[in-house]
Amino acid sequence: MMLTPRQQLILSAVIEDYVRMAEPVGSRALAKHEEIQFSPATIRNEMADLEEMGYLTQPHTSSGRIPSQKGYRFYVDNLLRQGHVDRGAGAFLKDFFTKRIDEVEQVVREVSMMLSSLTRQTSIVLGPNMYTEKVRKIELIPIGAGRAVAILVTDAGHVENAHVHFSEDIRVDDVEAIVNVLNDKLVGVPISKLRSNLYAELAEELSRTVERFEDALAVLSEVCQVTDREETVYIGGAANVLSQPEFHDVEKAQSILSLLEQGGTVTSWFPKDERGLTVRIGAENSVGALQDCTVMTTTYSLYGHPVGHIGVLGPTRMDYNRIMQILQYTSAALTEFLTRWSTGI
Amino acid sequence: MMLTPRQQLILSAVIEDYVRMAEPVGSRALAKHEEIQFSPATIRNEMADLEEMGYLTQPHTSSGRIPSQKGYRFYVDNLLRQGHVDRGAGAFLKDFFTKRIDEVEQVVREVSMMLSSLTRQTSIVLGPNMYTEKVRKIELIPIGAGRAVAILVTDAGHVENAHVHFSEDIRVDDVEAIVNVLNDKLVGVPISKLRSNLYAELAEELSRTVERFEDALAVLSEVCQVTDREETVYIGGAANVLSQPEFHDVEKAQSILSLLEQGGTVTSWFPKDERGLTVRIGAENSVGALQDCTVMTTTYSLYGHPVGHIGVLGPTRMDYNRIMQILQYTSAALTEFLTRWSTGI
DNA sequence: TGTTAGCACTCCAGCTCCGCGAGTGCTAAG
DNA sequence: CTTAGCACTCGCGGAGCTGGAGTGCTAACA
Repeated sequence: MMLTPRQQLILSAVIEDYVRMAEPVGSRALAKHEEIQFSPATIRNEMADLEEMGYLTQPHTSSGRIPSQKGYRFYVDNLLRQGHVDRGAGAFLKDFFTKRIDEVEQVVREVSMMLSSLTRQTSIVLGPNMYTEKVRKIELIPIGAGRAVAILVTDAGHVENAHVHFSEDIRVDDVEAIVNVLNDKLVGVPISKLRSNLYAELAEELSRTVERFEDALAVLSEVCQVTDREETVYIGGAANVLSQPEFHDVEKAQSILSLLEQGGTVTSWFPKDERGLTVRIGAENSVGALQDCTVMTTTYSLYGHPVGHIGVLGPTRMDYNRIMQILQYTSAALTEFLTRWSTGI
Repeated sequence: MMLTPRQQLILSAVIEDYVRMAEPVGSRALAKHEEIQFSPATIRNEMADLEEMGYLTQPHTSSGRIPSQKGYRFYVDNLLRQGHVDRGAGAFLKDFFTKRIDEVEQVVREVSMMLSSLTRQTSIVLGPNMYTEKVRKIELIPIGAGRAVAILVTDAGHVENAHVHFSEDIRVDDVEAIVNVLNDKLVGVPISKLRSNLYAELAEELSRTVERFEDALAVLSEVCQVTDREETVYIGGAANVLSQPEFHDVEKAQSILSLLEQGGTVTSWFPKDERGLTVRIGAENSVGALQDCTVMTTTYSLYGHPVGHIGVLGPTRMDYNRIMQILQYTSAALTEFLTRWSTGI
């Protein structure tokens, strides 16, 4: 069941040609490759075998072969020659990451645009979550008429805010008391712990210290809900799907674009709890509309913990090698940027 | 040069049929309309006249007529019968706006999705700017290593933040002094005024009060830059362009989608300093890719000042009447929501 | 003078037909 | 095991044909 070296050679040649040309590859075209020293007839025989084993398919008798999903999978698992990003992309990436930007959100957004223009595919970037960051300060700023803004700042400098409603006649003392309790108890606590065990303890503390218990509770609950904020999703180059010949069929393109629009669902395309590079080919994506697509993803980290994802969506016929290199480079560079950023230069 | 009532009747019939069917309208089809009591031959004569005057065109001899840009313009200016939103949309909208949401950003985002699903076109919503709001409080929260987060809260409860770099050895006193000066001078000032005349005055004040002048200036400049933040752009239903028959041509669709992706440029499609409803048909849009599109926009307000825009992008063949009603209703409802929101319930 | 029926004409859309070329599988020889 | 040769297959694109929808024009009618 294992492929002979020659079969592997032919399989990767087919895939690489097909990725470039987007058209079925014939034996004659393959014979022109430098590394392939056999006659078309020999290649035909091998291709017939590869087809029988399920690595190639024929759109119709007497046309060239195209890789099947199984073929791509084998290629990604066994034949991909690791390497470095190609020259053009390398320069582009270096250039990109030496630009000095210091808002995280902006960097992430620009990474998404950069990835899409570099790969000419659609990029998906999940902004860094702040689960591992710690509460630095909580503020409560009244804005009149029984309303206030609760603000939470993390040690990395992220700011989240939420609106809180009070009873109309709450006293300034009470507001201060609430803030004090919250800061006493919560500063230094990782965001990921905010919700869980602390809630009960805090509620109890607040009930002792603060007169307006319900109001205090409102604040507490808003603050804790910050944890539940969804990761922000940035999608770059969605229009690129239309430039892929496989999506010239408007129906398909539309179903993919619609999917991309519902930012929420996109999150689920990324494997949870997996940090390395992941390649989902065709039906390996559980979502129906992605049957002809490959989603390649990886993570980026802060202090050794993965905090976000970057990924590229394209047709199964994508340049696996190149995109893989680009993703890995970007992941590393983004990790480095975040580290620099959160330690202050 | 003025159109006779009968010509107007026929023009609007052509437009309404064409909007519905997306196919050239012939004299026979028109003759079946209830309001039109003439024979196809008469209609043909009138249509020939309308074509000569430039309100209709023929894709080719011996096919039905389609409205020209001039035709649409006349229709929008003179023939549109004002009315109310249709039943389905009305119910939908009422339902939508009775949902209780209290984050402005969320409302705006949802309005964008709602508009696109209701009109089956692409919606564009510019989030409310805060120029008319006033500074409520400025905070400066150190997060270690010569860095701090500057936070600005407006009286309406908007929160903006920016990162600031300090000299490593700045003293806590200095930070406090800076914040005090800023709050003294800026609380109550409208955001729109932040930049202009105050900057010089403040710099002078800071130079007197604060030891670390450069640091203070850094904060001041960051805070003032909040003014320049671009309005957030929400785009809903971009995939809908693909369902319009006129954009089955992949090239066109792609150029429009690419445009939509660069959020920034979209801002310029909205007329500055105009508050009512605006309709830009075809070439009236300065952007090349929108030659076959109509962009219909209006504003929403807070305290009588327009603070944001909502709009719908579709093919010139769009249901002007319906979309206009929907936009006007939404604008009013959004204005009302904002008022309620910013006065607290 | 305005309206309408009738008719010849135009042109597109969709169909079939056909030939070309790219590519295959098989066979037999090296 | 490899390769040259050959007959065969099949999609693609162009040519030619047809039906139908729609027009403009003319002549008759109110």
